[in-house]
Amino acid sequence: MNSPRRDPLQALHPLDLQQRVPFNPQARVCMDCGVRRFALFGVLDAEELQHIHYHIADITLEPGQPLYMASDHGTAAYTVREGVVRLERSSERGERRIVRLAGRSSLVGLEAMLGQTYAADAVACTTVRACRLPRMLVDELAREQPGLLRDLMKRWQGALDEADEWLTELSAGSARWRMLRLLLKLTEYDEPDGRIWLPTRQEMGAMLGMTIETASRLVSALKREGVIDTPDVRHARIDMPALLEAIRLEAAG
Amino acid sequence: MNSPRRDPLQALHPLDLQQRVPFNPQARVCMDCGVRRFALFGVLDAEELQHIHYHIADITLEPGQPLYMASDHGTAAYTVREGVVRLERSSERGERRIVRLAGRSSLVGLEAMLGQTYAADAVACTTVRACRLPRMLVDELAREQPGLLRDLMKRWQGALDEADEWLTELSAGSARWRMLRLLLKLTEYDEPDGRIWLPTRQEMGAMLGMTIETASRLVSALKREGVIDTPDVRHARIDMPALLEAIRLEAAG
DNA sequence: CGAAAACTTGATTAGCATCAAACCAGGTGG
DNA sequence: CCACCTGGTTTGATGCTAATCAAGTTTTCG
Repeated sequence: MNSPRRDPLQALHPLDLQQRVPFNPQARVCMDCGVRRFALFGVLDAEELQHIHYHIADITLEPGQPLYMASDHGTAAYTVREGVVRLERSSERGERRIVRLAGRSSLVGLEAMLGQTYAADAVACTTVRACRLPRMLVDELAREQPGLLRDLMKRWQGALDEADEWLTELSAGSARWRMLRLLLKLTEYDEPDGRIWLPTRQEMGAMLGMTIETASRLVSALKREGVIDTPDVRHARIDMPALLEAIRLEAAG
Repeated sequence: MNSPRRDPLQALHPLDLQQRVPFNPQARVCMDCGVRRFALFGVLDAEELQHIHYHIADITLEPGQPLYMASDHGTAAYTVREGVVRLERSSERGERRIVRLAGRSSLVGLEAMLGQTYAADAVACTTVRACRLPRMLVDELAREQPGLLRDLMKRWQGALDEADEWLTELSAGSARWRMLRLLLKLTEYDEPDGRIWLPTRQEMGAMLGMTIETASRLVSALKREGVIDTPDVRHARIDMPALLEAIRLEAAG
């Protein structure tokens, strides 16, 4: 069900050699995409990708720029190819709360596939590269390849699991516990060199339901304890055994 | 797309009169179900209901009895027909946290449709009546009637919205704010006579991330203030204007 | 370089947890 | 029928955690 073997060193693109289908520039771009295997179109093979008749915009965002806003009438979902996106809502108290993060190969804005408005604001935390998948495109591909629907449902369930985890591990317990769990979660979005993105104190506060002062104190303490090290202000290196031990202690204490 | 007109006073059942299809006892039960219109099979018409070849068990649970456990290998989803079910997980600290409630016409255990284990324990809070929908049945009906898949996806999105709301309104802010928001949420599960189910202090604590003592103090205070009245220990009557006013004040203060 | 933004640190306070004890309703069995 | 027990609830006294208020310090950027 997955893509045919590929050889990046080959001079001619395998699509042209192995398949007698008209050349489709969008399909080639998707075939070459580093996250395709883990992204929504991972279930589609080269032939099926040829059927893409819509433009898939490649979007780049700088930190703080929105991918979409909750009020928008959604017409597309987005696959995150690089960087971290935060999904945030404002509570009726007027506070902003980050309810989830999305990293490499995550699909956000699924609700647009149902013709609904977005359920949250999606804002870039780091430099973000994303693909815009118009609803019409997904509908069309889903008709031809029902496996895509199953994948979509799995992603919904994945988002739900994520939300439940935030409720149980990131929204309850002592401030220190929540911070430790956040650092553990951030390792899921680590970069090739092993460093992780370190959110602003504001963002940490919005994720963990604490003030920026408390977040700052906790980060400082963990630096002193050697659990994390911050080569630069927006990145950290984690001493994983120390982090796990700290979590274990916090759960016991 | 929806069900044909029905007249409950008619002596002969409309299925027999209007449709030349073999009689199917399960289909008749479903046609007569009070929540069908709002439940998963609301998108199916009488004819399509005839295609049900699986037994849909009718389940009754007393408070505290589990519908399923998180470790179970899920083979069915459940439509709640009456009562309130809580979805709860235990955190790695060993605490139990209620992450969502499901009432009349909610569908729980959707993840079983993907062949996964359940993501949480589902436990009856009140006397609960539910229908067990085997995965095979849903798969089969979805093949014949793709509209069902869309409905399923809407329910996933609905659960996600619910989870996000719990994160923003029920897991952050002062203890009083969270309690007031919980009471507001509980009005969604109100009974015909306008009373609402009042959870145990334990349950309130597990939903709002507070101790049973704090929950008890808050409930007592709200009774003194006249925001709620408790005709019996497991039910409350809410003075809605007073509740909304209290919420407004708490958001401002 | 200077201003703004983000972060850190300290002192004080408010809110909630904890510990402890009484209270109450509903069953059970003598 | 009442004494008794049990599990849930309420209330009080005390202490700790994290919010708040208030300066500083560092970083960023025009």
